[in-house]
Amino acid sequence: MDKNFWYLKNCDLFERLSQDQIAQVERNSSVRQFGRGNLVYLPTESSDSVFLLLSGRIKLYHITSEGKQALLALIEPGELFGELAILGGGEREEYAEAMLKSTILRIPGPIIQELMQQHATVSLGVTKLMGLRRQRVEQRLKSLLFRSNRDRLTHLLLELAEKYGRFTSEGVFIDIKLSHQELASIIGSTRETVTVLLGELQDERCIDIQKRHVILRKAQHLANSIDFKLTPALRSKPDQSGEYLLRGAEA
Amino acid sequence: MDKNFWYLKNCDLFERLSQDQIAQVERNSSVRQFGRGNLVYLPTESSDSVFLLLSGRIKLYHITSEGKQALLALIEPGELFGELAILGGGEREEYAEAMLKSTILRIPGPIIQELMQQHATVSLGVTKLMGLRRQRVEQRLKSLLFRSNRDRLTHLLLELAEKYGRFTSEGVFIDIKLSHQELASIIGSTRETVTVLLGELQDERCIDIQKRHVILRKAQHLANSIDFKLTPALRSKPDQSGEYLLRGAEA
DNA sequence: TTTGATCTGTAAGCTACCTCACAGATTAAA
DNA sequence: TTTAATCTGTGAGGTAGCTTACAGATCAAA
Repeated sequence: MDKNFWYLKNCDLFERLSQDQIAQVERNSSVRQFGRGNLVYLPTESSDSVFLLLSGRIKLYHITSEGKQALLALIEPGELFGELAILGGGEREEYAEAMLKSTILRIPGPIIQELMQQHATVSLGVTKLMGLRRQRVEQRLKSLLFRSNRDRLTHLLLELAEKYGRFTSEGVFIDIKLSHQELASIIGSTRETVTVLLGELQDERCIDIQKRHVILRKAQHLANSIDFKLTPALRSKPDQSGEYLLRGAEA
Repeated sequence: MDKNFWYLKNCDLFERLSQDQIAQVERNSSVRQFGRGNLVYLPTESSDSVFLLLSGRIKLYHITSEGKQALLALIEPGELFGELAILGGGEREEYAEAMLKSTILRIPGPIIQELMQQHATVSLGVTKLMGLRRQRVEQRLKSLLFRSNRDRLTHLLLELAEKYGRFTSEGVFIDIKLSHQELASIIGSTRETVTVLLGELQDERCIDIQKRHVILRKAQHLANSIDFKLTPALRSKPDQSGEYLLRGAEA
């Protein structure tokens, strides 16, 4: 098969497709590059395509009326985004911005729709994708309602650990660089508050920060404090090699 | 066709099915009644079925570690719920409780899955359902991040107006009875705060409360204050007859 | 290496909101 | 109709977290 399009095979959603079908997606899709900080799309843009991230990292966010950024999701390679278009949707409602240099495959909505019609597995795959994302958002909603900023931040760090965590001798190293401002925009707080809270967590030896990376020293303890169900992977002792934990890739 | 199963025809998801297919769903499903306050399912229950609400009203909620109720969704007749089961899911994560006397059709997960395999429209329907719910949750997430309780409450009232609103000479009458406690559990606040805020809105002549029903007197004004896009239906003058607005039923 | 830009740390002051406490109003049950 | 249960209204007191303001650190570009 065409070596340029290995990524379609790599994506869960498409791996079961035939050569012909992959070829058809290829023919109608286009690859583009985006530098750090570039916008892939913005709100009010009409949504006639879906995107597949091939490499890099994308953040989806919303800007509130007071100009604050509300971070909705982080997209990793192999994940689909902008999938509202599949529902024949109208306008997009958020910004999609490259956090790193990224390459993206743009797939026209009708192509996906046709595939869904023909291939039950694709259809089911998309449904699962939607369902999982919804579960995730609902999870986040619950973690925001009634909780203090400290607990929200703790919750967030644990989620990040599950997605980007890697064991080291010192604890779970979270392999993604997010500024305090970005963390705040996820939990709905302010930059200053996040700075203070991270300071507190450090004083309590729950976490450690090195070169702007967070390391969880007492993951289990943090999880207990907010009634968070730690995945088995994170429960194990930090005596493993430096292997990455399973990422929560969904697409 | 069997008159007992008119409701399957009434549900968007199934209306396109053939007689045979409907009959098959019938055979494998069961109808049950629930009184006000009864639980349809609870968390940790394994989820092997999907539910279709035939009449009544269901609320889905989560209980936080401190025992507070976080309301996740209100389900109206014709809507599907507990649809996590479709994803072959594990345990349920929330409570489903009847707010009114309700009748419910319980459909085994495998039956739905089979239908999705065979019928592209069902598959697409479920995908849309998931997508719409996700959009709704995301919307709610945005409305919670960074906003004051007053703005959250305003936002909530406008959403309720879109779903349960009916025009009267005095404004948009919201035809659902929710206690202050319930309102609080949706916006993540306390009962007392909601009481006070509703009082303020009344003093400002933005709303009116009669027999524990809210009436929006200045829907447009409220919408402007929080940058909410009012649907055309709610924008029109309150000079119509007492017709219900279109409900946001989705299933 | 210098410069500018973007991050991080800290602190004072203020206010929205939570907690607790109680009283009166409504609704449901007996 | 009486009684019990559940809602609604209000107020005092405390605090988490926002705002504003500034200084030093770290990073990217030239």
